[in-house]
Formats: sequence, structure tokens, C-alpha cells
Amino acid sequence: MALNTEQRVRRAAVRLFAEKGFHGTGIRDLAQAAGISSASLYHYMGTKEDLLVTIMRECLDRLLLGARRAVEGAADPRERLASLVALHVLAHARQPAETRVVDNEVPALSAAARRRVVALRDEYEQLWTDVIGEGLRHRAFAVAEPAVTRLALLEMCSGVARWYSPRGPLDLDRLASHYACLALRMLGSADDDCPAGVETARKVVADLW
Amino acid sequence: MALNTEQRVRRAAVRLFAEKGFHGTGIRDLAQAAGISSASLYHYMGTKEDLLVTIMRECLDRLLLGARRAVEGAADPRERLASLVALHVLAHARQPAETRVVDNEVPALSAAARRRVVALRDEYEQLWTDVIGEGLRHRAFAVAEPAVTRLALLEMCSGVARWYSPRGPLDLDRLASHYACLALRMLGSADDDCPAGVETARKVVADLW
Amino acid sequence: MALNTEQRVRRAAVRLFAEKGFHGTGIRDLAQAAGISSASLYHYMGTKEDLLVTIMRECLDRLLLGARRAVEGAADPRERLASLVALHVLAHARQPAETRVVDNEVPALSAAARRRVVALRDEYEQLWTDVIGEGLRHRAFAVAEPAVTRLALLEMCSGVARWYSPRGPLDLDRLASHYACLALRMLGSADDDCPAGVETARKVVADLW
Amino acid sequence: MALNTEQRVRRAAVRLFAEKGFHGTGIRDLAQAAGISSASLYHYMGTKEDLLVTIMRECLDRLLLGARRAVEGAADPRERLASLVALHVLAHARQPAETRVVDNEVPALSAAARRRVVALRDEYEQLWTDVIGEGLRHRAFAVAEPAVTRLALLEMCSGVARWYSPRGPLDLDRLASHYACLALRMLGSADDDCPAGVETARKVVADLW
DNA sequence: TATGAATGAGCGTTCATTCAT
DNA sequence: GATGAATGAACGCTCATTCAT
Repeated sequence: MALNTEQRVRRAAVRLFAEKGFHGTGIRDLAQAAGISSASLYHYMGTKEDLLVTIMRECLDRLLLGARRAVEGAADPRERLASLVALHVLAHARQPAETRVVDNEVPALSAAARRRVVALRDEYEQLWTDVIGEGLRHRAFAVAEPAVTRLALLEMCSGVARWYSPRGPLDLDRLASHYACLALRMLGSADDDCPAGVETARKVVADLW
Repeated sequence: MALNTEQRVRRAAVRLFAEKGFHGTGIRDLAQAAGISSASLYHYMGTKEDLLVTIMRECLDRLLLGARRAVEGAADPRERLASLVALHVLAHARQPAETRVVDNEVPALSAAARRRVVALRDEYEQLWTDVIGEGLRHRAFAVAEPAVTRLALLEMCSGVARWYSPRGPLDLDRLASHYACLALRMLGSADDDCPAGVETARKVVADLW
Repeated sequence: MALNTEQRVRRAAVRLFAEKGFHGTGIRDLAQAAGISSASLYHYMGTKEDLLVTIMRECLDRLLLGARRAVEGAADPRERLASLVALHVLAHARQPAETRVVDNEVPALSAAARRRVVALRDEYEQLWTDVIGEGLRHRAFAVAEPAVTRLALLEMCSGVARWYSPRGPLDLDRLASHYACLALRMLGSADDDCPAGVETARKVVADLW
Repeated sequence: MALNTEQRVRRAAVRLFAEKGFHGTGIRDLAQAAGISSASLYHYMGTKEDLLVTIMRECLDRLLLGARRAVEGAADPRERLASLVALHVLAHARQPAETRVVDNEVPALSAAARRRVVALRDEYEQLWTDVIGEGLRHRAFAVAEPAVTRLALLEMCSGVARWYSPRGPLDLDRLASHYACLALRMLGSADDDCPAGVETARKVVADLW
């Protein structure tokens, strides 16, 4: 299917912002990658920062929506956590460029835009906090320092975007299962090869991405 | 103790490159932060990229040296892994700016400089690969996908630099112990609150940083 | 009565060129003020400069025509001078925007267009020169430096466009009479409250504007 | 005497702003006229608008100072008015570029800068208002519509900057005297060839310009 | 050692204009 | 008649770097 110009601009921006950073990407780089002149770019975007904000918000909105579905579709804390982890990993493995932009370019935002993006991110992380807390209360999890552990989990999972390649030996399903397994181990929960909950995430991802 | 000018430049660069990125930091920002004129900067550095390279290599050199000592000073794979993890976490918590520069600004390097930095990084990661492989062979560890697991471990530990604050509730020792504990769990190894090997890392860090 | 699109463009241009200058007015400003797209502008004008030239020539043509009638309709030099002054003042007070564009934007014209506009202006000023000369020969006027005095008169009268407001306390008739009176005083001629000749200009203006 | 670079920039800006207008003058035009690169311009000015503001304020400050001295140094309303007129005319004839910039480019200023410039201009015009009012009270002047007459006087005198050339047949002294004469006639005051007060203005100008 | 002065190249953005639909 | 789409050129301004003093 052919992409329209606006989509080509978006794709080019995502790729270049991820590869070279927001400040390392010039407007003329964007134009060349999108196959139009730099003046024409401005038919499809506001400022360069507006483009960044749009990319970030769209990515975070989808991630947040997916995570809500991943939690709702799972029965208990173990399953929910596995679902959250699998969703996060799948999203980052499928859209590594988008998620790296979200993770790395927040300091490039102006104060106002940064506040909104950080608020979305906080909302997303709250889902993790809730699930971990719930699991601890139900004795499904046993771990010290739940706040730190949540950060460790998130960083571990986000890291996927920094190295995963679809051309590598591991397919997405096994990747997601493995990470869910690692996460449950970190939380002191018995594990198996493919924890329940991963399947839930798979369906959400198939629907949203 | 008073810093000399060269050190002030280095500190300013580390802080600004970490906060705003290499491309987001101007030579005038650096000069102002160092308290000298932008022309004077060039008495204390080569090009702006040279400064970045210097910062990265110094940081990686010390990390690599520390990791070697951390491994050598530990008796078995479990202890070695815990020591590696603790060292990495302590280094990232103590020097979050330096390590974020190393982690984030590699794409800002020219090809030649990038090769050298990546080689150092590969050398460092090889230590982790070796320790994990050794543990698996000795049945100390039980985990699928050792390569992926190594990446998960590294990303988890490096993430510390992105959020740790010395003003937070957790002191460095407990942070290191907790991460070592999480790591051993991920590798399917029985754990305790403060795994052996963490102490080794502590000594190395006290010596090198 | 409703204006057609071409008239709306003209009005918008006159207003904006007067307010912000030719170079300070963008094609998008014009389009917005006229209520059409910037591409559509080009159905109603040639280039932006063509539009400026059209505005200037139309304004000068009408002024020149009016001045000829004002001179022809008056009996002697005193009356003629008063008529010229009143006509000029009335034209500038009624169409301050147009006349400010003519006065201020000549340097924005290309050489060729400038020549034509300046030629019109010279033709107009020649009428003043003739009347003043005639008055001096007939001893109706008594003033040194007739050329300088002509310039002083013209600048004084043109200045009306820079400050006159129909919402001010002075109506157009009294304004014209007062300026005619001032002008006759400058020329050393006895004066009264409403010099003969002003009425002539009034009729011409009513006819042409 | 050789001009330093800052002065060359100032002169170039005054000339170009006067000739082509603020918006019609590019930063590269300024640089070329000043004999430096466009980047170097920014060692000697803030923004392009700052440069405009500096030029305007300096010109108005000097005019205001001169006008105060011109009024103080004269004995009675007739003399004061003649002195004001002569000063204004001499200033505009000596610095036609500066004064045309002040007169024409006010709309190019941002709101804040415009307010300050207009305030200075108002302060200056108040001196004229006072002198005219004083003359009327003392029956030295006899004219209707004093406010309009003040504007007519000012426009007439400012117009000098639009046409005067030092290469023309009229020298500055005779120019100033003639304008003072015209002004007194407008105000209904007996006149002579070189009204008292002009000499005062001459001295002030020699001192300040 | 320190820095004002200088600059070619490039920044993000807007310009006036054209043209296919 | 009207306009989205498009663009080469130029805008005001900042970049990293050099060098004479």
C-alpha cells in the first residue's frame, strides 16, 4: 500500500529522530527522507517540535490504551503483570523507533509539551504500580523495594527497543514470553515457559498495532 | 577542593551532554557553564566531538577496569554475576550523567570514534556473556535465551542512571544488593538479601571512583 | 453595497500596505484580509508589485485629474492655489491609506515602475509650480524661495494623511479651508477664513471620489 | 577619521533603513554595506529590531534635548517658535536618513518598543504645543485651530528630510530662516527675513550634531 | 592563558509564486 | 473561479571553530 505524504513525513521523522536524535536531525534531512522539499514539509506539520510532540503523544496514547486493555483482559495479578510486560515488550519490539524517540527526546521538548508527555508517561507507569501493589497484597509477589523493582522492570523492558531486530533469531512471541518469565522471577513468583497473560497481550497488540 | 579549568570544562560538558544531549548543547552553553569564554574552551579540548569521545572513553575505561576486578575478585559464577551487577549499578548511580552520555550519545559520534567506543562496550559486555555462560555450564544458572537475558540484565542495570537520585530513600548499598538479588532471580538462581559478590564490587568502586 | 472579490483584494492591499508597508505585508496577510486563499489572489492581480503599481497609479491619476479640474475651475492665482491646497487636503483626508502608500512605498517599486510613478508625481507638482509662479508674476504672492516653498506646502498638505481621522473634532470642510488659509499666509497673501477656491475643490472632490 | 565597525554598522543601517525601509532591508544587505559578514553583525547589535530601536531612540533623544535647549535659549514665543522650527529643520536636513527612519518605521516596531518611541515623540511635540499656546495667550500668534496648525507645522518641517540635499542651491542657514519665516506667517505673526531665534537653534545644532 | 572579533555553513522557518485539479 | 500542494530562494539568526592580540 502506498503511503501518503503526511505519513511519509511521519515515518521519516520517527526514523531520523530515533537514529540521530531530535537536535541531530535537520529540517532538510527530514525533507530529503520524506522525498519533498523543506518548504513543503510545512504543509504537513507545524514546527519541528510539533512533529515531535505528535509522534510522542500518539505513541504514548496507544501504549496507554493497550496497557489498559492488557490489564482488564487478565484475571489475577500474575497474569496482569505478565500481560503488561508482554505488551510493553511487543510494542517496543514492533516500534523500536517510536519508543526510542519517546524515551530519549523528552529533554528536547519545551516545558509545556514536556509536562503533557510526562503526565501520560506517569499515567502509564501507574498501571504497573497498581498491578505490583495488588500482587504483593495477594502474596502473589514477594519482592523488596517495589518502587525500585517497578523501575527495574520498566527499564529492562524498554531496553528491548534499543537492541531488538526482527531479523534476529528470536521471534516476537518467544521474546514476549521470555520477558514475562523474567519479570515474574524478579517478583518472586513461580514461573513457567509461557506465563498466562502473554496471550492476552498478543491479542491487544494484534488489534492496536 | 577547587577544580582547575580543565576539570570544570569536563564537568560542565558531562552535565550538559547528559541533560540536553550532544547536539542540544552549544559551545556557548559549555563555555558559560565552565565560566570561561567560548574561545578559551579550545585551550582545554580539541573539537566538541573530541570532548565527547574523551568523556566516553574515560567512563568506559573505568567501567571496564572495574568490571575486570569485580570478576577477578569473586569466587564462583553466582558471586561474579552479583559483583558485576553491583559494580554496574553503583557506577551508574554514582555517575549518572557520564553513563547517560555513554548510553545515549553514541550516534553523535563519527564513524571512527564510534567504532572505538563500541569496541570498548563490546569488550565490557563480553565479561557478562562469559560469566553467564560459565554459570549455565556449572548449573548455577537456569535460564532460557542467555543472550537475550544478558541484554535484559544490562538494560535493567543501566536504567539506574536514568532515575536514581542520591536524595531518594534508597542508599547505594541497598540499591546494589537489591539489583544483584533481582539479577540472580532472573537467572534462576536461589537468592538472598545481599548476595555474595556485592561486597567485592563495593571495594572496587571505593577504589576506582 | 457588496464588494466583489477584486475590490476586496484592492481594499485589503491598500489598508495593509499603508499600515505595515509593502515589504511588511505578506501575500498570506493579503489573502486572509481579502477572505480568500493566497493562490486565489493571483486570479485578481499580477504580482504583488503589480498590485502596488495599480494602487499607486489609480490614486495619482485621480489626484492629477482632480488637480487639473481644480485649477481650471478657479479664476486667479490665489483662488487656484487655494483650490489646489483644498483638493490635496481633501483627497488625503478621505483616502489616507491610498495616499500614504503613494508617499511611502515608492522605494519598493522596481526601477521601471518607479519612473512612471515619479513622472506622474512630477506632472502633478508642476501644476503647483505653475500656480505659484503665476501668482508671483502677478504680485498676488510674495515669498522667497518659491521652489522650497512649494515643497513645504506639499509636505504640509500631504501630512494630513498621516494624522487626520474622520472621528476627530474637525470636519473636512473646515480642514480644507484652514489649510488653504495657512497656504495663502505662507505665500504672503492676505487671507480670510474660507478663501475663494475651496468651494471649487469641494465640487471636484464630490465628483471624483 | 576612521569609523570603527560598530559605527559602520550603524551608518549602514541608517542609510538602508531610510532607503529601502526596515522590512526591505535584509541582514545580508546590512552586512555587505558594513563590510562584514552577516554573522559578524551580531557582535555589534542584538536583533535587527534592536538596531532599529537604538537608531530611533538616539535620534529622538538628541532632537528632544536640542528642542529643550532651543526653547530655553529664546526669549519670547515668537523667538521660541522660530528656534524650534529652525532646530527641527536643521536636524532633518543634516540627518535626513535618521529622521526618515524615525518617521517611517514606527509601524515596524514591536508593541513595547513602539510605545517607548511614541512616548518620546509625544514629549517632543508637547514642546511645540506649549510654545504655540503661549504665543496665542500673549497675542503674539493669531491662528485658528492651533492643534491642527501644530501638525501642519510639524509635517511641513519634517518633510525637509524627504527632499533636502546639501548639494542643492540652498544652504542650511537660509533654509532654516526661510522655514522660520513660513512658520511665523502661518501663525499670523509679522515676519522678517531671518527671525530672531534662528540663531539660537544654530548654536544648539552646532553643539549637538 | 585568555578572549574579542571574525566567519562559512547551516539552522528552522517563511517568502512570493506556480500549477494540476 | 478556487485552492491544496509544491518549491527555490531568502529570511533572521546561531553554529562550531579560528586567530591575532
